[in-house]
Amino acid sequence: MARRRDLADQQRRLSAATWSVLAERGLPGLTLRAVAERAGCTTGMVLHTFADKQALLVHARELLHRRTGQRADAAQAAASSPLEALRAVLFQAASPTEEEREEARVWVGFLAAALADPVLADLHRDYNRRFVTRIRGLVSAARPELGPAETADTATSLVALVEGLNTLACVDPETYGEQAQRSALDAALAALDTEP
Amino acid sequence: MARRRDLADQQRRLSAATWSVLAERGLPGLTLRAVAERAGCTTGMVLHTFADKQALLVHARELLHRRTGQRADAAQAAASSPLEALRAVLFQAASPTEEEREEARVWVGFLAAALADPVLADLHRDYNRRFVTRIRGLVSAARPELGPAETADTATSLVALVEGLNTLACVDPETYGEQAQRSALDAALAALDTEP
DNA sequence: GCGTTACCGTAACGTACGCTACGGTATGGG
DNA sequence: CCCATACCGTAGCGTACGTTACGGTAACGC
Repeated sequence: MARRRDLADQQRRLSAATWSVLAERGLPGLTLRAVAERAGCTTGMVLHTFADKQALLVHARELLHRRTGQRADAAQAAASSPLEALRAVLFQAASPTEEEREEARVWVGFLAAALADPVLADLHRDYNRRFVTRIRGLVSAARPELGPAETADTATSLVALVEGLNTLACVDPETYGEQAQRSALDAALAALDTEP
Repeated sequence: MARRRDLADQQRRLSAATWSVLAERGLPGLTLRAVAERAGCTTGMVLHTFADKQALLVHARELLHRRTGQRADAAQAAASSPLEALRAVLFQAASPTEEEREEARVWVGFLAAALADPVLADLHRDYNRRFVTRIRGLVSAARPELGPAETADTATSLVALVEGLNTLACVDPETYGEQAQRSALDAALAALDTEP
């Protein structure tokens, strides 16, 4: 035998470097060389940790999902009522501030990549459906009197609104800033009260 | 003197070829060689018509804007009332069917490219604001009793919802199909009636 | 009809990419 | 203490990209 490496730690460091590059240079700027430079190693080490570039992409996509999931968990846990939990999770997902907008840009990058890469498309679809499921649960908790169909429709609508805000804020944060996002979300949630 | 070319026609043909490639292979597959092959010429001719690749991209972006604008015009003109015009323009922009989804994928590609290219970012922002302005006018026509601030907020919210539906339908048309889009849009427009 | 000139196809250059083969090196077990 | 082996840096291969230089070619003015 010889020296054993901490493979999980390397994967973590490399996917963090991947994400850093992705946020800074966008998906076209994401090269093995750029990742290696950011991680302080060589492309040889990168390709010894991940089989190929796609494996690196998949791992980075999972990392993004974990980050957004953790942020959503935190927002949900800090809320004082089901409705506030729904509002907090949705608002945070719309990327109102610059910090979250970096994540949003990475998300957009992976979205565009998914259009040409079936593996990334499957992941993206899967993660998005989990988010819809989460929102459906929160809608159900906030408005238990709604029927299942109405709950599901409300959840997909709210997710669409939030992802739209997310997307538009990436390229026009002036028009879709924090205030615009909040008022859009408040209006949608107010309709939840009055509609039925 | 020597032979004169029809530069405008060449630009039209080339940007159509560009768009065709863009829809089929995505933005990473958009190369000068692919465009030339699709247009039935060589890369030399492409770069004699457009100064460089970015000029080609800008022209293709303008073409996409014209197409979506024309489709919106048609939907608006065919409607029988202001509210129906608003509904029709929004619904068509959400890319409910496969034909429109091709345009939506190109749109997503340009969105992602805008994150790394300031020129494309300016164009994207500008075109998007024109769409918001159009929707604001339609909201105002459908609900003239609303104040300017409420009209503006409603328009940005509706645009965000539609772009979210658009984006999500690209990667998960099963969840965000025609029915889901219609019910999401109808709910948002119904809130327009009951809210004030 | 002929020369001039605009036009565009050909070919190649420089660069950067993903990926791989190979050799040095450090670290574990005996 | 030393050898075997897992690890990874080095260097380079093949490819594809954007871009450019150059020469052939076809059309217009005279």
